Amino acid sequence: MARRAAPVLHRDNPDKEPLSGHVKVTPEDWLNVARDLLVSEGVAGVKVLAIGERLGVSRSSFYWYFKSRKHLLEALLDDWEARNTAPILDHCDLPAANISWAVCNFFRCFVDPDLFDASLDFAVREWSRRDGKVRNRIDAADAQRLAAVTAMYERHGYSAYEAEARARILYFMQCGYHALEVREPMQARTARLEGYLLGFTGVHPDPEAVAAARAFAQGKMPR
Amino acid sequence: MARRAAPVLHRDNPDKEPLSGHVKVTPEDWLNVARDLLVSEGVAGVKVLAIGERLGVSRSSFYWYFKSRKHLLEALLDDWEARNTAPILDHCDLPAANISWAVCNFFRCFVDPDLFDASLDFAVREWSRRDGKVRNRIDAADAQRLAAVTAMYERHGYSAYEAEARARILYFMQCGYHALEVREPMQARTARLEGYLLGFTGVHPDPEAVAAARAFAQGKMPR
DNA sequence: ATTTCTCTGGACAAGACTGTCCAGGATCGC
DNA sequence: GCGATCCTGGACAGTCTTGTCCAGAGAAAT
Repeated sequence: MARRAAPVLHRDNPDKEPLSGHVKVTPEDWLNVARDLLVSEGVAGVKVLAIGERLGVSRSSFYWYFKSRKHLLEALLDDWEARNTAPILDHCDLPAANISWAVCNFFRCFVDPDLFDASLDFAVREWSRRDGKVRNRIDAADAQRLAAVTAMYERHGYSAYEAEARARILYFMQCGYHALEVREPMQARTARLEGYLLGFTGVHPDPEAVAAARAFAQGKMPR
Repeated sequence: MARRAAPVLHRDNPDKEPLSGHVKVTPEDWLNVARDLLVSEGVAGVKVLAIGERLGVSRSSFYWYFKSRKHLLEALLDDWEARNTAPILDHCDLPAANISWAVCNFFRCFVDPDLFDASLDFAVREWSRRDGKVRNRIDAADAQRLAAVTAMYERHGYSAYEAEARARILYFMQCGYHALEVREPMQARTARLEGYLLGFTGVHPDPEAVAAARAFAQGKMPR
C-alpha cells in the first residue's frame, strides 16, 4: 500500500496559489491562528485542536503540514524573529536632525503596530521564561536592539558611557510600558511624549525637545 | 456515617503550631510551593499533582485545605497583593535629602528581593493577561505605585506635569528591566545607577546625582 | 483505653490534549 | 475520462489533569 511521504513543513509547491474553489487551508493559515493564540492565550494556548476549530478544519489535517506541535512552535519563533527584529534597528539608524527627533523615530516603532508587534514580542518574552532556547533568541534580540539605540545616542554626541545608560532607560521604559499594557488612547500617549523627551534630554526646558515632541504628537514625522 | 465538614481554606485552629513529630503539611506549604510554581512555570504550571509531589504528599490531601484549584489561585493572588504593594509605597514616602536620593530609595525596592519580589510581580502580570479579575487588581496596583512615585517627584519641587512624566519613565523603566530579565551581576547593576540618575536628573553633570549614585552603588543607604 | 477528630492514600470517573492510522473525497496531470 | 496525488475526517490509544469517594492511620480529647 503506497503511503504518502512523511509530512513536511511546507507544501511541495509553496509558491502556487491555494487550490481554487475549495475549502483548504495552508500552513500559513495554521501559523497565523497559532500566532493569534500565542498572543492572546500564551504558548500553552497554542493547541492543535483550538487552531483547527478556528479554521473549521479537522485536527488531523494539521499533521499534514506540520510534523508535530513542537515543529509549529519552532515555525512560530522563526516568524517572530522575521517580524520584530528589523524595524527597530532600521528606525534607530534613520537620520535625524537632533537627538530629540532620533528618539521620536525610535518611539515611532512602538506606536505603529505595523512596524512592531509589541503584543507578539511580549508573548514570545513570556514564552522564553519557560524555554531556554527561546530565551537565548530573545536575549540576542534585546542585545541587538540595545546596541542600535546606544549607537543612535553616540551618533548624536553622547559619550559611550552615557549613551548606553540612556539607551537602557529608553528601551527599558518602552518595554515596561508594554509589559504593563497601559490602557490609554493614542492621543494621551503621544501627548506624553513631550514629557518623556524632557525627561530624556534633561536640560529643562529644552526648546529643541519641546518642539520635536509637540510636532511628533501632532502627527509630523521626523526629518 | 458521619462525614467531615466541607473542606475549608484554612484549618480551624490556624494559630496553633503544626502538629509535632509527624509529617503533615499546612495550607501555607501548599501556597508556598504554588507560588514557586507560579513564578517558574506560570499559572498553567500550578498543578495540584505537581505541588503534592514536591511536598511528598498525596494529591487528594490538597482538597482538605482548599476547596479547589480555583480557590488556591485566589489565595495566591491575595498573597501577592499582601507582599508586593506596600514596600514600594513605603519607599517612595521615605524622606530624602534631594531627588537623587529619593530615586535611590525607589531603586532600593527593586534591588532587594526581600523588599519586593519582582519575579512574583511579573508572574502575576503574565497571569493577568488571561484573567480579567487578575488584570483589574494589577491595574489598581500599578496606579497606586505610579501615584506614589509622582508624589515623590512633586515633593521635590517638580510640577505635576513633569512629576508624572518622570514617574512614568522611572517606573516603566524599572518594570522593563525586570520584564527583560536582564542577567547581570549586582555590581554591574548598581554601577549603572549613576548613569540612570544622570539620565533622570538630566542636567549633566549634576554633582548631587553623581554623589548619590556613587554612594548608593557602594552600599550606602539614603538619609 | 476508647472515642473523636484531623488528615492522607488509593481508586475511580470524566475531560482535554497529542499523535497515529486509514479510508476516502477532491483535485490535478495526462 | 482516469489514475495519481493531495488533503481531510473519524476512530483509536495513550497521557495528563481535576475532582470525588471512602477506608483508615495517627493524634487529640475524654
